[in-house]
Amino acid sequence: MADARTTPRGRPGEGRRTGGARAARGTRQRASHSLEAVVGEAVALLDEAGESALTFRALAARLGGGVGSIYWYVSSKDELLDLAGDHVIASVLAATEGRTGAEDPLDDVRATAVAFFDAVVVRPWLGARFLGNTEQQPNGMRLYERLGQQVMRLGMPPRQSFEAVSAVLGFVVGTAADLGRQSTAHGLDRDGDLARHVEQWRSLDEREFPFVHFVLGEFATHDDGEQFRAGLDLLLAGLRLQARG
Amino acid sequence: MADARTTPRGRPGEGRRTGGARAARGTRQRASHSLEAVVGEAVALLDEAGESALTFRALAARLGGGVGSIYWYVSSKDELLDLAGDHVIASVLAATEGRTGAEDPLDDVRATAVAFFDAVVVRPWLGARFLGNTEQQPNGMRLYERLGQQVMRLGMPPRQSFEAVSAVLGFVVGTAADLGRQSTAHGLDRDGDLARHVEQWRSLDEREFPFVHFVLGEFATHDDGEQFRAGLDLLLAGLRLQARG
DNA sequence: GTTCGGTATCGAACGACGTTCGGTAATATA
DNA sequence: TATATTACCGAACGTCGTTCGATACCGAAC
Repeated sequence: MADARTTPRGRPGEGRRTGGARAARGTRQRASHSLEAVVGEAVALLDEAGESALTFRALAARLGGGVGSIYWYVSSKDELLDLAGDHVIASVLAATEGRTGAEDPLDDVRATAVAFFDAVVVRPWLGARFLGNTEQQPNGMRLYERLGQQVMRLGMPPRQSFEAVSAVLGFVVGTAADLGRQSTAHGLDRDGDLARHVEQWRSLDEREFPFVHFVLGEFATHDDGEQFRAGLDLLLAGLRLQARG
Repeated sequence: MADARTTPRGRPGEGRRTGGARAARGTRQRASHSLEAVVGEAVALLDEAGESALTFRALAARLGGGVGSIYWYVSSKDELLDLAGDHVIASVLAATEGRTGAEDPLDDVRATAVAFFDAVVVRPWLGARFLGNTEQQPNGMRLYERLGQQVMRLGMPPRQSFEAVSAVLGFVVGTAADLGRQSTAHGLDRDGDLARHVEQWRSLDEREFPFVHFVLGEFATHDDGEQFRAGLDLLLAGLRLQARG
């Protein structure tokens, strides 16, 4: 019934200063923000302490202002998270710009996919949030388009091209979100966490779980990035096969 | 510092009745639950009205009891969601049991993957939650094992087998979570939502977004399930290639 | 039949959260 | 100087997950 995602009430003027020089005359001092400052601090808060740390009160304190002020730039927490996600994607996009143009289109696809994966895997909040939202945000669309342009070079019909890009993007986001949760979920005790996990696997009955024991050694020594790239290569190999056939 | 996921304080006796006959004598009536009832109603609540509808108060009302009682069976909302997820996976596992044994192992992998996808895509709450948690819950492990046993039949070394299963599971969960959000996010206006989405794509500049326009028609008429299966087939094709080489 | 300890339930209360709203200062416009 | 617009502020509201002491139920022990 009620429509989610209402439009914001207002937006700040464009020429606003970021917050440097402000004259405190006689009365209480006021902070001055900007949309970039709000989103930037939100991302910093998320990266430093995880999704649960992003609170309007905490963010306001960081900006040196009041809670209510944030609502002038953003209409809800949902929108703030969207903007934060889009902000990160924009930086990934900018960092990898102009690096396309290898003779093999799939090499370009791989490079973009890996860059995006690396950005998401260290940001659990991004992965969880971006599922299903990728194609609704401006920079998400740019990412989609960039992958698509490389796939177009394979010369497949629209349907197959569409499915290919969706598959790659789904795999990247999904796997990154998957692995991101495990690695940096609650702190930095990656090794201890993994060791405990391995122990749990080892304790499973070998007759009932033959496969788990078959790959136990690999699991204990695996690297998230390698695991991702191996899966991506499987997908790209299938894609190449289809492009030829 | 503080360890997440503490152990529950207590667990109910096994032989408890589900709640049928209870004699109200002179005083106020008391409800009697059971772990299965709690988890079952939680799943029902999630399926009917989405993740935001699962509230301890709403759940208590549904069970005809008080808020505090739920904590006798479950130590936190996080654990409740884990149990709910595991409960659904168990039913998928049961529904597809014994259907393995095709001559082609990859056909078995595909069948299991599709069944799991279908269960997740209609449950946005499951997809978002299961990222990174799949391998930490009993039935998640069973699912992992079942896929693994089929992959083992391909005769690849442990490392490749491990990577293959992780890739397939990552793709399934990721894509399902991805597509699940779009489809049933806020109601049943799937068509209207898609149409609005298509319009948004069409409004993008054709010179800047050639690929988007190239696949616009496919996007407008696409089916989530087909899209998933197409991507899965790409992945499995790559896997077959690797198994042979 | 009374006592007693484990089992199971209850709801008031707490603190944190997202969000709203009336108000106020600063700035631009006239 | 008067007025409108822009930007900001923080108390207050309602909801949420969670805690806690109180209370009932029950079979076993005495």
